[in-house]
Amino acid sequence: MIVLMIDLTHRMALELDNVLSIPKYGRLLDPDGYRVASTLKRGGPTSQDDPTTAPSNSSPVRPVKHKKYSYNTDDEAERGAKSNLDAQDVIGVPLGRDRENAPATSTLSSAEKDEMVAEFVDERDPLASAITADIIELSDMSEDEADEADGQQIVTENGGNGSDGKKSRKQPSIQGGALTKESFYGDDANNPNQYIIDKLKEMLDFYERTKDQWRTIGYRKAILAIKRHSNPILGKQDAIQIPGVGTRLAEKIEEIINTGHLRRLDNLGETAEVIKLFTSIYGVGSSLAMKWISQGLRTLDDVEKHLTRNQKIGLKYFEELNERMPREEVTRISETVQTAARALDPQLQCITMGSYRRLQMGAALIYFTGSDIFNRSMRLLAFRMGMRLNQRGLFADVIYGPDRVRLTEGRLIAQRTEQEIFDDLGVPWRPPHERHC
DNA sequence: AGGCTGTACTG
DNA sequence: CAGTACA
DNA sequence: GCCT
Repeated sequence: MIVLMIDLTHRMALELDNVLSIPKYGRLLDPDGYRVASTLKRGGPTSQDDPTTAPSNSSPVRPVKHKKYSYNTDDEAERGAKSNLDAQDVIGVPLGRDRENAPATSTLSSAEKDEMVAEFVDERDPLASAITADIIELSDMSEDEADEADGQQIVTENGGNGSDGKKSRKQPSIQGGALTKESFYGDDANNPNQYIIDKLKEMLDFYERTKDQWRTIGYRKAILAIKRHSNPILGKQDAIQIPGVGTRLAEKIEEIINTGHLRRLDNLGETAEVIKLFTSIYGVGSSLAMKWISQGLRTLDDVEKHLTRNQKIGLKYFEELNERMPREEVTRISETVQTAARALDPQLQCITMGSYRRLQMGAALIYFTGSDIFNRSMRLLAFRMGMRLNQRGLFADVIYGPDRVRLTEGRLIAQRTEQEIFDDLGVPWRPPHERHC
């Protein structure tokens, strides 16, 4: 069975604007598809499209806003690690397995493909049309299984969250506690330490913005631990008892208890805002952001001339790339892609996130379902067990050298289903909605 | 003192 | 090779 | 940031 997996994200706008589908992503969009690229570069939004190519009943194309170069003052509660996940309603994963051996997928010439691709990309907002695809072969899955998987019920996003209150205190079985059931729940409103959590969250937010990954981890773990802690924290001594809370945080917690405030937060202000601003340009990370700040740059206008090509694109679509893609829009586009893809090869199984998620391809499924924290926990666990987990599978008997250098690929032991991967890691399977952190 | 995920692309 | 991104 |  051949599967076309469609990856459709805002992020991909960069790759398209960049003329080609990057090697990692598939070959449906041939690198020679320059028409696509030139359309993007020249035209921006294609609202003035030739009406004959535009789908008759398509929803209005979102206008590409003009860059405003202003601070984006997010609601604190709205931002954070989860936003990306939710925003990308339809995604596919480029699986590299057997890429070289994958059979030809179409009898069409690449020129014909180009034309089709250009056509369906052309008729849409370039951002929304950001599409990549990859073709893989699922040699170990029969068509029956695929059909069955496809018909499987979908796990609803909001199902199962209502019973937080009477969660069973199952004993944590995973080291570090990152994967315990308790990690995923918090009483929020009813937590006696909520005001402490709020302050620490502000700190976390700062470190996330400044991309201080280690402090981010530290704070995140501590906050999770405090959330799970159901008794009021009365002082430093209480705090430091909690695993994940060390002396530094305990002192901060005491300050919060005593004064209701954390002075440290007052000093953080502007730098964090600027770093957040800079790093919200796709392609700009903490390193560059801090460098710019040390050079006295403060606004997007300041940095404009320092950008690489990709970063310029990131800036050009600054607003769009930091915006959620409406689900409706995703649906619309993925339908268009599938139509085009089926025209290339009627045999092709086209999978976007919705049905893709229901496929029994455990490793990729885990990867794309996330959360990122959950993935990291799982991978770390695998590492500690002498294994390796990635989006392609779970590998055993991996030999690591000094400095964690991996010396061998290992032996593929689980790939097809989430269940077998969880089993091999000794982690109880949990539904996607319990994999946030 | 040094780890805290694994992989791939960019420049 | 460091930086960035993705889950 | 915390943990080993």
